[in-house]
Amino acid sequence: MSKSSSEMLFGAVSNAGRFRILEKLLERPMTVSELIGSTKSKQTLVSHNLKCLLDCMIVHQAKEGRFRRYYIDPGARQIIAGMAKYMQRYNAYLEKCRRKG
Amino acid sequence: MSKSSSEMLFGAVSNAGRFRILEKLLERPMTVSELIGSTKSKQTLVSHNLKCLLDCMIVHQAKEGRFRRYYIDPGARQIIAGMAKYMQRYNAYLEKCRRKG
DNA sequence: GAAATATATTAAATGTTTTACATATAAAAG
DNA sequence: CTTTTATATGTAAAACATTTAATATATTTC
Repeated sequence: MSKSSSEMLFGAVSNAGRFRILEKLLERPMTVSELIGSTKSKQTLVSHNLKCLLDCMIVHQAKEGRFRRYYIDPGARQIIAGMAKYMQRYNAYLEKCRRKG
Repeated sequence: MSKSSSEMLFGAVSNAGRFRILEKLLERPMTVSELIGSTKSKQTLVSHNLKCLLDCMIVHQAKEGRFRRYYIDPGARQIIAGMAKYMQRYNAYLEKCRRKG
């Protein structure tokens, strides 16, 4: 059976590389090269990850000469920003629990 | 390497069965039996899925005799509710795009 | 138009998740 | 104390995702 929308959306976001891309794109739209630099991953992997985010329409692209600039879907921006914000608290919470054991 | 917090959280939520469990638990705390009934999945699968949600601390459990009642972590509730709400719009959006082709 | 740059695509290798089945445990009822 | 009910756990096969290397395409520059 084909994937449900929650599987598509959260499946896309559940990969650390893609999540880092989204965090960057929350700041501003970026080209692939900029994302390669700022996430320190290989070109091919960034392209694959962007394809996945495009396919589930979390991001879109705009051609600019030989570059392609990616930006977050306006409708998705709020929830992605909410996730990114929650992750900071959650991360701190997990760390605290790990220290306790 | 061990998983980042975004991988834990969104990995947990990216499974359709677990997402359905969370939607149910947003309404009210429920026992495993209630969740089996309301999500129409097998006991063993519901237990495995609850274990996953417990491990990443999205839900907690309370013993009640031979039952166990599960509830959403108070700190996680808001973001989970936001996700569930966004999914409705997103789902409609995906459907529209699919109809267009 | 050849070389350089930016990005995408395909295919294969590797790694992870999901689900099911079998079985275990714990509380309650008989 | 045996049976029933509620839930959990170990394990393994199948399904799926991730990453890489190799190669392709498109745009710009020389």
